[in-house]
Amino acid sequence: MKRPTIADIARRAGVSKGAVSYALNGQPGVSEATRQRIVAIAQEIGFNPNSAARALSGARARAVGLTLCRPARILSIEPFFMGLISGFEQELAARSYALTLQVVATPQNETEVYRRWWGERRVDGVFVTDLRENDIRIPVLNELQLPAVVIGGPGDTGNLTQLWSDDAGAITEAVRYLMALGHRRIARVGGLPDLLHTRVRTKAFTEVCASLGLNEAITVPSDYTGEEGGRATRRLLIEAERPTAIIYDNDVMAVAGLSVAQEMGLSVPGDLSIVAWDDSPLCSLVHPPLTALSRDIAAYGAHAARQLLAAIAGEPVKDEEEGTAHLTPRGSTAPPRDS
Amino acid sequence: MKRPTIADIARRAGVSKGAVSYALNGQPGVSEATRQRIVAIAQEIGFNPNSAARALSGARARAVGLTLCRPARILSIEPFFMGLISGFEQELAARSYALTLQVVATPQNETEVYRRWWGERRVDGVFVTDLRENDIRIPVLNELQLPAVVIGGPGDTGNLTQLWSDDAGAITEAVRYLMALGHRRIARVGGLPDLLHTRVRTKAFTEVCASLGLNEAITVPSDYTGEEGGRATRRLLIEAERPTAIIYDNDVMAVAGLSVAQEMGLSVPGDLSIVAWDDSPLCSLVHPPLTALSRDIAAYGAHAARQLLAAIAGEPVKDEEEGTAHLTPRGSTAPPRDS
DNA sequence: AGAAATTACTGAACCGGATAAGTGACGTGA
DNA sequence: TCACGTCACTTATCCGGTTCAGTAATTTCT
Repeated sequence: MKRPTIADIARRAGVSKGAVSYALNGQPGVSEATRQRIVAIAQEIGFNPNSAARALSGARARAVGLTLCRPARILSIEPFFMGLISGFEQELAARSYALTLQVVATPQNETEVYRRWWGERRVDGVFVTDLRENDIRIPVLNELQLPAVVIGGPGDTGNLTQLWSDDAGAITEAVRYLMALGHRRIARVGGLPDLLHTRVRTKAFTEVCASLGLNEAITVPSDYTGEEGGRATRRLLIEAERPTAIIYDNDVMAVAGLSVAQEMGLSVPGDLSIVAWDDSPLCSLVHPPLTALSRDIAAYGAHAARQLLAAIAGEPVKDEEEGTAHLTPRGSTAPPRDS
Repeated sequence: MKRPTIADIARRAGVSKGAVSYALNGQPGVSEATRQRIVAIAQEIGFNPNSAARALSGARARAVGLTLCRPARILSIEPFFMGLISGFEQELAARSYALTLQVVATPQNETEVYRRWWGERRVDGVFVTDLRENDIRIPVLNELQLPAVVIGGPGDTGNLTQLWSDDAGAITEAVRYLMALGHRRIARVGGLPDLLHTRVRTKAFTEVCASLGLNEAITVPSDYTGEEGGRATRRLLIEAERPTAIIYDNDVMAVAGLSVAQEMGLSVPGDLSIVAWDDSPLCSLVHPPLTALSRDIAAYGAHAARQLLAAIAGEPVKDEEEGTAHLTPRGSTAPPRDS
């Protein structure tokens, strides 16, 4: 089947290609009557502008890119990314921007993908997640002058727009809540230690615990997987002075931690309170349902998409902080039994 | 920063644009010496062909599309799609095809996206998931002659290539296993009843139970969400003659079912055995870990991607069946206590 | 040795839009 | 009434590749 082009419309309307282009793009240069006639014909024959032709002349691909740098094993179960993608789509679909996805193995590969996308003019901008210290992707994006929104800072990103959430505020709320319940030995199972937002959380956790007079505030590093989260939990629970509450950096590790506690014969929340970071349906799924630091990840993604589209349009875009996650108490937190 | 084009290479190599194109695409028409010189220059200046220009002349966009028609709530937690996407990428990345993603609300919207993509020449082909009876997407794709691989049949898809997994074989194995353990009242919590593969499973479940002499083989329809899965479980467990084993159509509902059983004071697997369909890390995460019908979803996706790329290349592609899922026994299945 | 075939290119057209520059008709002000 | 400006278009060029037709030089065949 032949795709209709503006030449087809031009022929049927008895005008030139140029007139059709002006009419469909809302440019001046055609009368209102002609414009309506052309638009009607375009509608009728189901015209969609060829994105390649448009990209070639107009220099806009009308697509943005996202690289995912996590093993398939984690991606499949980690609800965060799909939530983020859903949020992106809300904004992108409305302006008929496409989202191009690429799963890669290493940050080094990510830079190669950025270079290729840029050379191919395949995307107008990219989302960058999992910001690290001295992230090698940042200088590449700055060099290419590829518009980008960096999610997961704040950090040093040169000209690139940033969006982050107030992780320090969230963890402070969680620790205060656990203290109010009577907990004194609070531990944390952290995400990948390289990631900047993990560092922010670790620093904030240590500081708030110190300021509240909690002697030990142990963070066990982990990698967001269930296996590692479970192992970290086991290590914490076999200590002589085991914690009475654990905060996990994501929901998957929290669920794994719950399972380890049950396996060791500890009751949750009686012997151990659990707080999960990010409140996916997973948290309400298990028994007991998990107290969680909730934030609207889709809204977070939508916010990032608005920033990226603005950056692509050449508008000035400020770095922003998304609101603080709030604590959603459920059955996994209670006063410690011995208090 | 200026992107290098073939004209730049041509100038530096002292040849014409055409020669560069032949050289870089492995076409005959240039000597081996010239080809190597041109390739070296392209490497040196970091040349990537502009995908828009290529698509415009060559009529290949070097991108394929996937539409996801599930609410964000489900997408975020359902590991199936991310597994599938990871599998797609293995094949696509190797041939530097891009994957374009679009989240939509209804199958009707999906057809609109297909039409737009086709008109825009944005993708060379699409993956279709969640095949339904009299699926409205099929005639549209056939009309547009857009290459496609349909995942989740088998069904009536005209010229479109299909890939499905042997769900009947898998469920037969699960039922036989539960019977061998001594279970006689086996129920099933199904996925969305509209989907063709759900029907295949329901039919096979009913038939195998009948052939093995199990009086009742109830399937409670559900929608893949944890909430609905939990509700369906509760409904089954308050019956006077409650089942001693339940098979769930996905892992999320199985986890929710486990949680409902625990909440009702039933022990798993003592009072209730649970089998999950699709073995994501979720299944090993909970306590007890869930017996599951395992299949390699990434391999399934990779297989589909190979089929789609072949279809795009114009090669004849046969409908195929991916191997049968196999049972991975874990802690959630055991002989029923009263037998 | 001369005709034919092959090799290694060049030049130009083409894909389908966007857009700058050009054109004729019409209205307007001095 | 004539120069000028504006409107509503048309024409032509460009974007960066692919590809076909053409050509000169070299090789092959009889």
